[in-house]
Amino acid sequence: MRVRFAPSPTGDLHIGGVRTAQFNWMFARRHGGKFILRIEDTDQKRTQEQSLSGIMDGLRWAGLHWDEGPDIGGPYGPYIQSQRLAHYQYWANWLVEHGKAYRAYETPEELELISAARKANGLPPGYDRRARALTPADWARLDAEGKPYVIRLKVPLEGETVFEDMVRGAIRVRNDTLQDAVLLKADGFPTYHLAHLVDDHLMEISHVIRAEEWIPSTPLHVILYQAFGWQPPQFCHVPVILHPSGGKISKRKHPEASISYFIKGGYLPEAVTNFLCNVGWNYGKLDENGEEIQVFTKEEAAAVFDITQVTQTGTKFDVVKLKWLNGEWIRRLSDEDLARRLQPFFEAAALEAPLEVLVQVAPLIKERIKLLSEAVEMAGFLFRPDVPTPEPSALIPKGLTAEQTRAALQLAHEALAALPDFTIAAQEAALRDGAERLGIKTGQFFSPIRVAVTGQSVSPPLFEVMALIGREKVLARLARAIAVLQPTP
RNA sequence: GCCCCUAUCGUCUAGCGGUCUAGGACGCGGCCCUUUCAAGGCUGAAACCGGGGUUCGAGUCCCCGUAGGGGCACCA
Repeated sequence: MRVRFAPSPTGDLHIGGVRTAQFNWMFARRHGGKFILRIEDTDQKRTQEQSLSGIMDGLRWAGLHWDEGPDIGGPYGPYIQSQRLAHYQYWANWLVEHGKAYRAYETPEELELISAARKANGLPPGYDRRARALTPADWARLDAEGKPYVIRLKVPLEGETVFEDMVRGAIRVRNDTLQDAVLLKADGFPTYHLAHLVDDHLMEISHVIRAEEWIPSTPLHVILYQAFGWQPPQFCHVPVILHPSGGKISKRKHPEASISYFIKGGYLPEAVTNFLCNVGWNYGKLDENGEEIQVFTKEEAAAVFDITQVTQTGTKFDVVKLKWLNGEWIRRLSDEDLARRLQPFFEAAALEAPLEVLVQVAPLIKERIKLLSEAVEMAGFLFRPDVPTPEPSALIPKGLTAEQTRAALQLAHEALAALPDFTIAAQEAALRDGAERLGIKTGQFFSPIRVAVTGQSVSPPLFEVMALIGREKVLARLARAIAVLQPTP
């Protein structure tokens, strides 16, 4: 079995594209087939130069590796459509010669007028197939005038076209609702309809797994296959991904439509692919409590992937659930692995965070962050030379006066300074004892210490943090906080 | 406007004629744990779009509404 993902290099990789690619990838894995990457750059106006590498980087980030593609080649290459123009031109002309397609000489402006006129007369908009009446003699004359032409498919005027979709069953449409679609444009480039179909045939694609938006043009493709006398592939149309507000998620309006949003945002590829498995499909394995397993790899999913079980409804993209899943995956990472993935985010924040320190920080923040990027906010102070001098209001906990807080900090300073070893256990023993002697709750005692030492009211566990910072800095910061709370005479 | 697809908790979904007083997850509420924040444990509220059929029996099949989505380019 051979499947392909065939994006257009018109910008960032779309999250819906990732899901489509992933379903293709899983299908290939499940059936021991090949997953092919093909680039559909037949629109000269929209093609962007760097988009190709961006798409490949995105797929690699997601771990969706292809067996044949533009960079690695393969037996059916080339895998970039702009390098395959001769094929499309040959087959377009073949259709004309066999009476399955025809030349049409209308300009885009003329087409617009035709469409508008039809609309005005209560007819469906589109082309009225007038060029079907042209003879080869007419073509010669118009060619002599230097008029450019397109090649259009001769769609049957009557009857209906039916195809079997593996996720939706039979889909049928009346042929008179179809257009004589353009196959070859005036610039000699093919349209999607021609190019993808010729390539799918030549590349021996067995299953076309693509987004739902292609359903309306699939009958056209079936007619094209019939015109060629080729065996059509199996069609599998997967639901589109919707924005929570409804409607297709688009790169233009929604930043989260691009995969780079997730890469930069601190999402793990494991979480993103895991999440994508459950939008439009369901892993469905149960754990020992009879609950569905939520956290699984795409390899595990591929082992049981069944394209016929793909959902038929458009699905909203719930970033909140993705975040939860991302947290789950972060917690499953080893300290070393997490440290390595965290480093670029500290770098991006202009903080020098050595790996050997990050390895120690990792277990402290692992269950406190949902995104890698949140680590900077949570633990960035560990890598800054100093923290801001706290405000008195931030220092004083609920239930204590300024004077009580000052006394508490004083006691903390003394207790910590007196410790023979600045270990976590020693700190904890001393400080718990301190709270008892002060007659206040540990929470009330630790709060001002936390603010003084970390500059934050929320932080990783206090003793671990203080051990990392070191006694000297901790005492200095405590002293400074005590000074802040000194009553003004 | 025309064509196509779809319809279970707020969201993602399980269900493929009886085992459904409809299951799970996220989110939300409560309780517990607790040095903050989390994480974790227990627990609660929350859905079969409406109407007709078919059938002994319908969330599950059919039809009609309605709603949502997609498509109608010399873009993919």
